[in-house]
Amino acid sequence: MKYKSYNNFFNNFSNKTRFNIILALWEECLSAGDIAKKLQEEQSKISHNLQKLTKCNILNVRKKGKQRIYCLNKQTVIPILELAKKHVEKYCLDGCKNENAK
Amino acid sequence: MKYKSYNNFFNNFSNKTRFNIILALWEECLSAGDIAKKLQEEQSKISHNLQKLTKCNILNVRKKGKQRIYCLNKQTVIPILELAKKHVEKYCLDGCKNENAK
DNA sequence: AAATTATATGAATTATTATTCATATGAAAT
DNA sequence: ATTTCATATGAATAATAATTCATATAATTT
Repeated sequence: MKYKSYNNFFNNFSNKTRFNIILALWEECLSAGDIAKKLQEEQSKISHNLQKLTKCNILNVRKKGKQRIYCLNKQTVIPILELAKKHVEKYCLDGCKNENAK
Repeated sequence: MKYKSYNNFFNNFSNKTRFNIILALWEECLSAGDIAKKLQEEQSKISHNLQKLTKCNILNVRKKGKQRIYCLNKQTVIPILELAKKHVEKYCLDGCKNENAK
């Protein structure tokens, strides 16, 4: 089992920015610029993060004039997030926070 | 949707050490020391990582004398890794690597 | 109760990852 | 062919996370 692929894969869900990009694309495909606008984030920040998501095929892209339209790979993403939701709602009501609570 | 719980949850799978701990517990529950031995890692490194996994209920613990026995929450972990496997095998034959390949 | 064993904890250090900023590219419009 | 607009890229910096090392705790044995 090559852990690295898995680590990279999961890494896309364990980051606030990328997680928000995923949510932003839940209902519709959007251009890079529109994602940045929707999330009120800086364009190059979004761009760098879009690269990672796309490298891993969490998103796919197509060109449209000078824009790039990003879509969610729902086939993968929806079931994964459903399982996570089930776990989180059952076990992580406290946020499963890792800042040691004492 | 509180992203933080999700981020913490997925973070346990996006890290080499924690991912290896999960695999080490696939077949059997093990004490902290045995995990460290099996992975040939330093005890406190394992201990810190066990905390995170346990906080998130990816693992659960019970005491046994002076040992602590850690078990995998298979109900959550197996289906998640199955989905990841399906994705990774389909899309990440190259490792979905994020070091920009050029 | 002292010594031993297993594990946890905290703070300091190191390593990894994310963001920013300046600039480059590439497609369209003038 | 120059300008404009959308996006990407790279290198520097900043932020976050992981590891280490020294020490603490807690159960067990002597």
